[in-house]
Amino acid sequence: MKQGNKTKLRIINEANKLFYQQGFNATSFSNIVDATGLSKGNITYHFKNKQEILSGIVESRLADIDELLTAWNKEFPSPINRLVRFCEMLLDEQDNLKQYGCPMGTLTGELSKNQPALYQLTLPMFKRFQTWLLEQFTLLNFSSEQANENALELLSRVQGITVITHVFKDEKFLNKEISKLKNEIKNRYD
Amino acid sequence: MKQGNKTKLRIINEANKLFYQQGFNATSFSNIVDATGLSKGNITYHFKNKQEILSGIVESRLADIDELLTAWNKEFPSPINRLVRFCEMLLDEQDNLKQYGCPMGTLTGELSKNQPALYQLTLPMFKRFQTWLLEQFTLLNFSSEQANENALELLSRVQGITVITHVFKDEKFLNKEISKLKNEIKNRYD
DNA sequence: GTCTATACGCAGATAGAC
DNA sequence: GTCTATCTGCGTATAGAC
Repeated sequence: MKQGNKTKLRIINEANKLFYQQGFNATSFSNIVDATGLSKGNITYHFKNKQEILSGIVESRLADIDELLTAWNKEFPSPINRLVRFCEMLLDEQDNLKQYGCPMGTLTGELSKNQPALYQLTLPMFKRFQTWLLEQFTLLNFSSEQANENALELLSRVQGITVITHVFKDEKFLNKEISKLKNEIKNRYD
Repeated sequence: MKQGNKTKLRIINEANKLFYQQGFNATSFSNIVDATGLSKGNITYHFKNKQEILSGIVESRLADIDELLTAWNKEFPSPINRLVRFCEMLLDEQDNLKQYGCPMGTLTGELSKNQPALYQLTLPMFKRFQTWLLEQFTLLNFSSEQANENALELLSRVQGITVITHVFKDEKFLNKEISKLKNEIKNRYD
């Protein structure tokens, strides 16, 4: 039972890495076999198919996101500083972003094309950030409509920077744009 | 010979649609067979493999992009109006963007993950827009460095809006953000 | 809970008839 | 230039031994 959960986690972590680094559709069951060192049968025992694995990954990622946002809320009393911290997240991940793009954006984008069920599965990850951003702008006394617009706009800015960083493999651009974006946040909302 | 070219075009067009709507890796040879109504053997006669088809698609798209940009250059003498027209392109394509994302961004992003050769193949599409934007900002008397920064930033903004439109299936967001972006261009650069 | 074995279909590639 | 036929391997799914 305990051992089973450990195996499950191992599968989720390795599959998560592969889905991120290769894409969901480009990752086969046997890629996961190789990465985990487990047998195909064992993986099937824990997850019937790729969709189930994805479901496990999303669950695990949602927990991570919640933990992260809770930590930020504690660490930064000021909503402005929270928004700034949000932007700085991209700097922490710059090597990965350059190579593989946004872990949420590329996954949801891939599945959104023509795998509606899987797309729906991944959407909550985006919603978590959206909701959290909305909360910060609400704390900054924006109307709910305006807070929502600001939240989506900031998400959009960050996604755009990520796409260009990924496509052009350009972390100089990333650093410059994030620094500009942070200033803009301070000037516009503070 | 003439018939052969017509067939080639048909394959390119159908495969282009499929790669866009399903993704490159999720599209199989037989998907293309079904979409074109041609036999597998015939397609193989014209293109050895998927990579060759992709190569043909990129060539065709580059021609389209060049034609589009040349037309804009003729239609709009003012660089500002050209930049505005560039933004409005997203409105023309809003249904597709909502369903499938950016035809360049999603393709290059998918291939950039771990298919470097194919990624390199698609990069020139992005570069065409980047270069053209750079030219417009140069005409607006920005230094080459500043023009380059502005060009990439605008590309980034547009990509971000596209990603959010795609992920949240939200064309209201698209319309609002494009209208804001157009105003920003006029205020900042004019 | 973990493994090996097997079955079946589809993807990609090639040969050759018309 | 277009087609049918065939081949090989990989992907997915399932059964059953340890």
